[in-house]
Amino acid sequence: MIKTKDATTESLILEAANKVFQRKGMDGARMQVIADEAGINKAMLHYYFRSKQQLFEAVFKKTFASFAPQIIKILNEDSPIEDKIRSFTFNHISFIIQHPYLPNFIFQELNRNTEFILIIKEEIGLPNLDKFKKQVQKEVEEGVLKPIKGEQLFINILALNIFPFLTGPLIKAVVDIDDINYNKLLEERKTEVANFIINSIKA
Amino acid sequence: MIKTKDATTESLILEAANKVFQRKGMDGARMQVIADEAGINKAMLHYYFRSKQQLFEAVFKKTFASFAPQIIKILNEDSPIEDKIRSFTFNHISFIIQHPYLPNFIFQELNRNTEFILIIKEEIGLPNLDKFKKQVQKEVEEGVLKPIKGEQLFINILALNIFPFLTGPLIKAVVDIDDINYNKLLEERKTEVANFIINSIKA
DNA sequence: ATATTTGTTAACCAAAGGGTTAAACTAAAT
DNA sequence: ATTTAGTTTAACCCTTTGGTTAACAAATAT
Repeated sequence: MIKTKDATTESLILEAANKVFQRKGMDGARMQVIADEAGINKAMLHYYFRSKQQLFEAVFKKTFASFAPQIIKILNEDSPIEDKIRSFTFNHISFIIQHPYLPNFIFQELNRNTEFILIIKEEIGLPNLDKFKKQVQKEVEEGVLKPIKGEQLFINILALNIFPFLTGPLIKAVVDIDDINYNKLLEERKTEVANFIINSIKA
Repeated sequence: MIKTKDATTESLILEAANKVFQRKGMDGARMQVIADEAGINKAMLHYYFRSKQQLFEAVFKKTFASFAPQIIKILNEDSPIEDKIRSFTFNHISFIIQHPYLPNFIFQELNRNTEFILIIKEEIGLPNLDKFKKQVQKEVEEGVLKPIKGEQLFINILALNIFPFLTGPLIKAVVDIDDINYNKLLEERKTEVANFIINSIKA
């Protein structure tokens, strides 16, 4: 990592908090640890963000905002489903490879605090599936795709992209490979997943 | 010590702890809450399980042991891959529908404490992929299946089965459906997922 | 230059939470 | 009836932890 000389205290805190929250979760994170990680006094956390809860929400929203547009993008492009899936899975998996803790962080906390999704919904906005669903339906009717519901296809795409990152330790243990080979497996998935999906749905 | 003598208190604790740990995770769970849930004194938790850590491990191991055999089964049957996938996805998804908090619990804690998987490995045992991989390779060579690696197929199967349960709140919000319709969607997946996979890999 | 606002620190506080203890209760064994 | 071993409870302990305060420094305005 490159140190930004003009790093403000606030951004130092956000970076540190992000690091700690992603690894430990809301409950496991300690304010002192975040302060240490940022190299500042613990009171500063409360000076900039009144409470742990508010600091957490700031981090979470920022994190989610970096994640959601990737998903929204696929839904609003005008290319055929097949192209959409290829570019989406490639970009999505590439992105997650660079932020491996992100999916776990997001899902863990969404599960912990279900009202949180409502805040996200109004403050950041969630992807809208309508266009994607219509497009799938149209291509099914045209005979380009085998029958499948847009919702199910969407879930399948996300599942295949994200799942291996949520379960790294377990998969590594079961498949019995080291980090290097696991990363190779993930690299492969950038194209493998698209092939898998398209094989399945192409008429 | 005879187990059957007074299983009530111990099993009350385990049940209560299971409930609380699954919803709150290790860090979020409170011993007092577990005690209240079990309707007993907090000191009893320490009397039966010395510490929170040990109580947690007892619960986790028990939970994992109820989960792993489902996965191990698929790998050691002798039926063709296609049959195996159909019966596995159906049973697996049916099982998870009845234990919806289970996947989140397991993955959350495996991610929190990576050494834990080693304990599991030696005390309960993990599924072995070798047989499954060989079978996939054989069917690919015979031209029954399109080329795919056993590891990737295995990951895909688990991903499609488990993912919707890990991300319920988010998916519900994005797809914009209520619980009843989400459950219908999950029901559909008992057969949909197998079709999706088999469409993809069948030569 | 001086006042005022903003940023930072060390020391402190109260509550929470995991864990302990000693006494009391129960039921079986002697 | 008394002992004994196992079980249960209320009260307590002590460390951790989120949060506060008051004094101090640095920057900004007057």
